[in-house]
Amino acid sequence: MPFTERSESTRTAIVSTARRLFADRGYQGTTIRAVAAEAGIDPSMVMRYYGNKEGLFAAAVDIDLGLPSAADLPRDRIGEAIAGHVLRRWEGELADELIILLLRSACTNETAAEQLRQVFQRQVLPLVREISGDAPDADRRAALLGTQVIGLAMCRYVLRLPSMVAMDRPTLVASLAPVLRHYLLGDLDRDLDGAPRP
Amino acid sequence: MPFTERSESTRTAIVSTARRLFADRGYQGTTIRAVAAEAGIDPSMVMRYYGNKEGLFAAAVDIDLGLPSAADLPRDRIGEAIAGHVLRRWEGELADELIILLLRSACTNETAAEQLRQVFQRQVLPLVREISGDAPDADRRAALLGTQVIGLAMCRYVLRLPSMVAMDRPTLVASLAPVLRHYLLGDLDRDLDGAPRP
DNA sequence: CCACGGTGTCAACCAGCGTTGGCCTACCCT
DNA sequence: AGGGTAGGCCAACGCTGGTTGACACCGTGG
Repeated sequence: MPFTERSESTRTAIVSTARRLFADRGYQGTTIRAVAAEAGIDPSMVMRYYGNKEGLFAAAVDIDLGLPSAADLPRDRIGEAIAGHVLRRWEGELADELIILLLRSACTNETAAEQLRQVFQRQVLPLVREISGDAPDADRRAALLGTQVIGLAMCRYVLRLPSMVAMDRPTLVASLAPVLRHYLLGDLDRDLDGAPRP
Repeated sequence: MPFTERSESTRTAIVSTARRLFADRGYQGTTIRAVAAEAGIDPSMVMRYYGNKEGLFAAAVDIDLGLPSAADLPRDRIGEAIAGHVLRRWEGELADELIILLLRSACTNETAAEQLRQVFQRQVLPLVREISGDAPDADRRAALLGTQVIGLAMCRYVLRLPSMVAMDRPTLVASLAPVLRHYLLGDLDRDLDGAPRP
């Protein structure tokens, strides 16, 4: 292997191992020593390349949800589209354990929590604004959508509630789609099953 | 202070401090030394009374959601009732930071995750079964309800998404009630805003 | 060929952690 | 009154983790 490329290869070995361990064990549960050991290199290399543990974490967690733009979403099946995208991103073809890692870590690590807030602010909120046609309650809609999606991730991937793990993907998409659609486009002051509020 | 009561008072001092710190910093982020220091006693007392850190955690996290029975819930406003109960339990009159603590800790601590699964299994699932009249899809309904409620807790109390923190309680109840009602009693294969699925 | 810069290793430091055992002290019981 | 017991504190151990610095290695460029 050429000399100049060796650095790059160990860099990626470190960061990809770090992603896995952070995802498995959270921020505090992951040790630099463990990352180095599993990557087959010395702990001091981690320090050299990433400065400190926070630096490694920041390098490992660089999230792009890869959300489509509003124009590419079928308006009449928007719930299915969002739910499908989300699940593809977590357990399907585009699977990226980074997002779950970030969620896990954000529970006990303020840096991670802030990073997650940024992801929401910069990627989710704009999309919801676009979808809802810059409705004045777009913030509220985005927040509600966030609760449902994050709750799904928590129950299925982090807590692994048996009832949640047992559901297959299509059923999940079908179950969540109406709610997501409701949060995005529905009448928030009306019942979801057709009956108007008293 | 009488001799025999002194023990009890430091016991409760320890465990209540532990609750707060665990809630703030998670399992690994909380140190016995810190608990002892904030409680104004010696770390070794914690060991004497609770054996070890796991024991302290178990003592600190003993959750009773205090869910009402199905008979006491108004069927036509079941969503509002559940949402209201949940929020009262977290930030209202019955506020109990233990639940949030457990949720936070469960992200990185398998013991806590298991405990949370038990809470779901033993307290949430039976109620949902009762409400849904032992419907065959009660598990699915309970799981979906779980995602929404846990997602709410995560976004509002753990991640503190600004859009979520900003909403007042009545608005929150009104926004969530239709979805909760839908998961409990609605037609899961039908859109929430009145339009039947194609 | 040989110095130089970047790659990698080794050993150690230092702080913080959970945990332990010994000790003092204050109370209760006889 | 006095001995036993339980509450409480102190100092220390062993360990692990992040971090550091010195040193060996290897290509490349002069």
